[in-house]
Amino acid sequence: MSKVTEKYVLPKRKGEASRSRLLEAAAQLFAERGFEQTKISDIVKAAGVTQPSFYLYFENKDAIFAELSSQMTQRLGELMLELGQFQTSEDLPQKIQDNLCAIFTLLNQNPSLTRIGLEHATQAPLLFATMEQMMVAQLSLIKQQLKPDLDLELAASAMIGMVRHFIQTQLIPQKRSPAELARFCTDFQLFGIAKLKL
Amino acid sequence: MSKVTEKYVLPKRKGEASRSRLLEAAAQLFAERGFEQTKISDIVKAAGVTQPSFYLYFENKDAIFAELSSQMTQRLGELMLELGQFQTSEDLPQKIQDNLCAIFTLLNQNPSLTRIGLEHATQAPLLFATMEQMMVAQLSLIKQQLKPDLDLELAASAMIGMVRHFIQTQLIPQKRSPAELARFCTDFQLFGIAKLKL
Amino acid sequence: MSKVTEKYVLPKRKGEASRSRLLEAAAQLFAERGFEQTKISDIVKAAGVTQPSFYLYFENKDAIFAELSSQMTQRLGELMLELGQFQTSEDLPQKIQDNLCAIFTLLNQNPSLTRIGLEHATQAPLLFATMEQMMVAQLSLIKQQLKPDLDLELAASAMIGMVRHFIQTQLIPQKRSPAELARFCTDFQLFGIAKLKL
Amino acid sequence: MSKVTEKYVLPKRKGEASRSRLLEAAAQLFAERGFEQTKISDIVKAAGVTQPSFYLYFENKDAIFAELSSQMTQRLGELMLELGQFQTSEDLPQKIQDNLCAIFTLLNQNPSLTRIGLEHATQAPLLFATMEQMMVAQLSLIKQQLKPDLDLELAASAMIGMVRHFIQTQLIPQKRSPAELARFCTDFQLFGIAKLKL
DNA sequence: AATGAATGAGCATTCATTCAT
DNA sequence: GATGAATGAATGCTCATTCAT
Repeated sequence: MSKVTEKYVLPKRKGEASRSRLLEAAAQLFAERGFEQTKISDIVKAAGVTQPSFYLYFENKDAIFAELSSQMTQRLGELMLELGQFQTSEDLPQKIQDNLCAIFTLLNQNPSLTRIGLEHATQAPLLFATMEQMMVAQLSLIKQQLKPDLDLELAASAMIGMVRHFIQTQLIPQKRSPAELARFCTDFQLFGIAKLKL
Repeated sequence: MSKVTEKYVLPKRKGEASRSRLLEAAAQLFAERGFEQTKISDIVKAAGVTQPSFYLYFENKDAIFAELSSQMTQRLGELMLELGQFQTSEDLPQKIQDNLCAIFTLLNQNPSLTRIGLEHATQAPLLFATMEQMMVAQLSLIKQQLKPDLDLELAASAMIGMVRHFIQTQLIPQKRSPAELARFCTDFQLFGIAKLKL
Repeated sequence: MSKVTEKYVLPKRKGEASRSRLLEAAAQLFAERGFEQTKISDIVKAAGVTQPSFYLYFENKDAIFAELSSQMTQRLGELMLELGQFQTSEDLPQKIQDNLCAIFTLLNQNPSLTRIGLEHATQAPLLFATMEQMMVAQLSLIKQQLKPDLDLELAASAMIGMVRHFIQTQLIPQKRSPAELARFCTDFQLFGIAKLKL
Repeated sequence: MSKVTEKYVLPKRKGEASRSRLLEAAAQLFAERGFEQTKISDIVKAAGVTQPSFYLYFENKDAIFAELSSQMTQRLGELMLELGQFQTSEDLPQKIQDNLCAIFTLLNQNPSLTRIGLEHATQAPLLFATMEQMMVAQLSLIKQQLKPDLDLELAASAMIGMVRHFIQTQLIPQKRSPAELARFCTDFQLFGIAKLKL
């Protein structure tokens, strides 16, 4: 029945479109309300499809949540690998700031996904733990530029905590820009808030 | 029949005991699993009472959760008032460290309550926001001892984030003691991690 | 331990007082809300006794309701026997009116009991049926003073229906007095509302 | 594929059928036992569907009861409007009789609905009150054909009470036909039961 | 005579998930 | 690819009733 003159159909099949709409709707709802409070019926309503259609694309509620959770986590993981490692020779503060800025920028791109991954996902604590370990490794590399008696583990943990809190209270509510946050973080971490070092 | 020497029994009636057991059981379960995942049937099973008994002591599931949430929040609020305000004349670092130590110590007393209040309670974000405002006020008082261009809001936020993360990842898992954490926090916040300020 | 000087106790034992208070409270609540909507906890609260005390005086919820239901039904039955039967010789309209007035007066004495017996009691339909049968018997006695083709059963039913509705909508809300209602009923039943019989 | 000659199938989808069965089952059960005594589990059992299916069609127990209550009330209200008003010129007794017959006939069509609306619905008293007011208005129009000292309010109340009682004790148990009841009512109301007016 | 405490049995409602079409 | 209809399995909560004191 389709004639040649008919506009050659969307590259994304109709099914793909439905799947995307479901993901989008779910992302927003999960971010706003969390996993338990989000009902499948809400998701499909927001996506404009019927309930059984949901199961055409996702095995169950867990599956779609897992897919969303991992989206962000994965990108973040990739980014962290890209960022490479500190080198003694480099301009340390600038490097740290650049890295943080890249991370904040990434997370800023999809706030819903960020909230899901960092606030609601069960593996969030694991993610932070992993990041802390990476951070410890990084700090070890530049140990001689740090205070001699510094507890690296606590330092890493403190930095992650700070960043995490900034994401939730500054970045997601769009109060501050990635660059601004990155700059502040770097300075705070390296030199603290006191006027003079006595 | 009762002899003078007999230790006068606990005035706690049997009902009070049941209520306490319910609170304890609920605290642990809410802390471990969160609100939705904790079923009343679990709570009463853990407390060793029947389901209708629950409703003898609490209006509903929300009520017992609210009671637990506020227990910690309230104590924390009271403590913060007690701690008073920074004074220019004092030994600043010591004062900060003492305050933090008091807070960590309090939260360390009942980990379940702490988790509920800080991780699961809906008002947790509000609590942190309030703490940030108090912190901004404190910092203003000692502004001349801080870096001239310091963004007080971000500084407060960073400090709260750090403390919050320490509570979850160091204090509750009993990895570090309140004193240790307080000392580290103080030093980190005031002077950062870099060896020298160039 | 009780001394002679002690005031010799209330003629009604304390227990009797509690029982009465329970009956009173129950009467009012049953009348207002009906059987199902009235909780034992409401009754005891209104009566100022504890829940187990209720079971000291009544076997269960059904029992107290039955007692209240029968109170009114019984008195009504006794009255109807007293009123005796129509006699041809008497002044018929006056006799009917007197009887009705006696009934309305009795029911007017305890509105709660009346409502329970007539609106909420399960046997209410039976009560009305019995009254209808008695009424048919009465009417038979004065058959020659009635229209020749009158359907006695329907006539009795109509009269009971009228009386019943008056009790609910006029007597209990205290809109009209027993005497007024009795007079109207009599006239209406005997002669209808039309100006002339053509 | 469908041929023109094929009778175009009932537009009633399967869901509509379930909904109807639920309504029917509920109507009967509510009529027999009243609201409280009727459990959703009874309704669905009688309708041959599962419990969650109930909530596919009705928000809750109240909703289905309200729907049933209003069905009858609404039809009755419409009928009463249709019946129009008494006119002096008409054959009054006949007109009254016709109107009553129409009402009895309507109510006779669905006894369950009638019982629900008149016996169990909370608004039943209101319904009767409304009908009484309408009746007072009607009687006012033909005042000159009535006894001069007639209390219109009581007369209307008496008539409604009679009709109401007939519905419950004669019509619903199918003891008398609508026509029979209408005829009796008319005669009774207009002229009473006495042989002669003295 | 009275009560603090407790409970068995039940009920309305919800939600993720599936089947037949 | 899509859907109208249906459901198994819970879950929070209520209420009449009883036990031990």
